[in-house]
Amino acid sequence: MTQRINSMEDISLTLKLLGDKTRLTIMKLLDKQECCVCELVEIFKTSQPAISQHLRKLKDAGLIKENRKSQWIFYSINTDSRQWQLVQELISHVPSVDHLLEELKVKGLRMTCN
Amino acid sequence: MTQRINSMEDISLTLKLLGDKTRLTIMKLLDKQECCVCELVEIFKTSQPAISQHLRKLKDAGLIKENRKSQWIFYSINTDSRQWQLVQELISHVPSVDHLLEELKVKGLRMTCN
DNA sequence: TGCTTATATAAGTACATTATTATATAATGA
DNA sequence: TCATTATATAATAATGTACTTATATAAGCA
Repeated sequence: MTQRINSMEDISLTLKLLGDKTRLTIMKLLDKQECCVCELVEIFKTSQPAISQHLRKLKDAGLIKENRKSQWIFYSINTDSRQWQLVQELISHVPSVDHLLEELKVKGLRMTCN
Repeated sequence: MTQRINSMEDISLTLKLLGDKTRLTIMKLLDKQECCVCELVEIFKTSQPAISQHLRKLKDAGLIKENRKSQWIFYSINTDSRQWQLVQELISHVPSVDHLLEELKVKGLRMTCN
């Protein structure tokens, strides 16, 4: 695949956004499967507004998209983003987060948001 | 080349550092050739302490190294860094900065730091 | 409709980051 | 040795970021 060149502004914004551990982990998680807000709140053990604010930044930058399913809003990678190729390369360097999804499953909280 | 996996901390620190336009541009410049502080001050049209502080952060993270040549200190990419493969991929997405080095040359300021 | 659950937004606060100004260090050369 | 040039460091001010708490919105259900 040939290299897609974006502007310095777009690239530095993307790197700044993923330079935060929470957001980097969110992108790695979403690379595996879409997640709703309450799943992420559980995984990061932080407040719901904190997660919502991280998601908003990622969405504003076009890196993720949302999809409401009844009362839940699921977030997923926006693979149409001009930054997606770069993001994909980045997160391939990040250690696996499968254990986080596994813990969620064990607790019976995966995909369901009871 | 196989993928080198670093810790979440190391990766997010690297992305945070390169999430700044000045530092991202510095890394792209150094990927072409080593530069001394006064060349970078000229290129970025900012204060010398501002550049020194950016260089220090990059050096503290192990991304660049310094090499004194008489009164000048030249900075270059530390290709021994555990992050080098990641950094190399990142900066391959960044638009060329050749024009910046060319301008410097035209002004007679390249490599010499009169 | 009113209650509950999921999520977003707003306001405020604490902390981090980046630049500036002033000063220190280090090398060179008269 | 003294003056000059290159660079680093310290202190400070301005700005940005990420959290918290409180509140608003929106969907589902009794």
